[in-house]
Amino acid sequence: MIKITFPDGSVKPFVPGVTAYEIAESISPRLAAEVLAASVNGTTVDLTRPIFEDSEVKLLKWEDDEAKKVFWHSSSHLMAEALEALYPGVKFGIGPAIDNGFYYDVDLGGKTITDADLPAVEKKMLELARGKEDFKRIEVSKADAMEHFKEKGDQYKCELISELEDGTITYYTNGHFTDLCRGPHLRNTDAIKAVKLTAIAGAYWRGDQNRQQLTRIYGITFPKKSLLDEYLVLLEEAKKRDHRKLGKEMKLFTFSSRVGMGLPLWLPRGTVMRYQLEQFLRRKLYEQDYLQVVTPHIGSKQLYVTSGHWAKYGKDSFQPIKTPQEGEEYMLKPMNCPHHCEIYASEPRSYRDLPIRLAEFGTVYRYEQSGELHGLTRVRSFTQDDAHMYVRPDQLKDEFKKVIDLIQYVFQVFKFDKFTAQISLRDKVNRDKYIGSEENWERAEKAIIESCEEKGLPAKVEYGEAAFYGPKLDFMVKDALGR
RNA sequence: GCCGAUGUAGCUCAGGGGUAGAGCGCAUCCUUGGUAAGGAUGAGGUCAUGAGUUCAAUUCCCAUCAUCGGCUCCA
Repeated sequence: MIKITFPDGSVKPFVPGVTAYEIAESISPRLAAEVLAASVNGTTVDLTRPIFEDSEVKLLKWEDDEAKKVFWHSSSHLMAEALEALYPGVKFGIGPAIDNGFYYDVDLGGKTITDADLPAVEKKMLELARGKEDFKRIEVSKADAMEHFKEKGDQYKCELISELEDGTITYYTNGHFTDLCRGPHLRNTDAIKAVKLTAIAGAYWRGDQNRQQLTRIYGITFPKKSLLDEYLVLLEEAKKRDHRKLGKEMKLFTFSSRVGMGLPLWLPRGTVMRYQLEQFLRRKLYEQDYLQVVTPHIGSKQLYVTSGHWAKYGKDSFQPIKTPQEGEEYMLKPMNCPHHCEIYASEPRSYRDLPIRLAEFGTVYRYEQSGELHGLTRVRSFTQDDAHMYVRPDQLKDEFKKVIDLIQYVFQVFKFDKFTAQISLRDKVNRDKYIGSEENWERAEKAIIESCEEKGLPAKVEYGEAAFYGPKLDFMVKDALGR
């Protein structure tokens, strides 16, 4: 017998090879009906995976996030099965679970699918779900897997297989659909009771814009119809708080195609609000010994060549402005940094004067790609509540921690309580895209990591997310629509 | 920039080859002592822009512009 330990600490004996589903059945039929997946020694697994050793087992139900992930991942396989039935010859990229549902990237071979086609897919999914198809896990050799998908003509799966280790490759089959997949999955499609396919979008294969663009179909599913209805109501409620809708209704800001896309026009009421915000922040900055400065909206191109921004972003910026003077070029200011550095450099400074904190509500102009503009959250002209601090190495960490305090203060005032922090460091391998000395990078990265630790700020480390000139601590908040 | 969709009254939207409609809002008047009241009348639209097909285009085709959902990008 093996010992199974449950989350409440209780221990029960089971025969070796018992499955989590059988464990659930032994507790109660109702639990067996509700359980979706299991966590065995901290790893989420299929309910049907046999357990051979003493283990800690948690039976996962809809309420558990891990179970939702399994549920939605299985739903993406169900959608794939439906798509294969409705669109023979369709090829598949990847189809993961996401925070709210799932998607699958598909290649319909020149055919297009539109919103109008989605109800038919939903219907097919429900029909297949009602067919009570078991999800079956099959271990397969790399050669066999490659053979299978080559025959199917699915170059996407072949590419994925080529990068996998032989001996670790598994298929999951539901009904007539077999997919390369690590799992885990639901026991049976039967658990999926409500389906809503929410959107169609283009998505580059492997996130690379130089590669094939696939059709991404988004959806969400639930174990009960009522949960879907609740979710749809929630979506409607969120739409009411969309800042674009509020901005229009409250007459805060507008856009005009005659002015240009992504260039917000602040209306009188919005301007009052904006000035209130600025006043609030200016007071706080004054308290914290920041010195306010004002710099022009344009700067000589040479300034950005010196800063390195021209080499990195020049091609994708508003292009230099010419003057009547031959060879003279100015840029619309894309960032305030070089201007503030020039202010710092305008007189000799002593280490005794540090830290010096320069702050500005600096309006900048960036040529964002047309397709990525979005309300006020992504625009071509925006005002940064910006600051640059000039500090001694021994002051670095303290200063950094003060900035964290300031940001947290502002978040707290505005009730941004669901933010996440991310420590953005250099790419581990490719160091060519960064400027500056190794020692300075090390020192800066260390200061950020330690600051977060000492502040007790939970922050996820992401490599390759640093700016070209330095590491960052990024704070991210979600809008009403969860973006 | 890429994939897909959309663009009709101030707002939300319906319609459809023969130069347009609803609800809300707005204006005027009437009714009504109570916070989203009722009634009558009315104003308001080169149906995004430009070319094309047609006897005729707001409707069909194409292009452009803008917006929306994603992707990519994000100093």
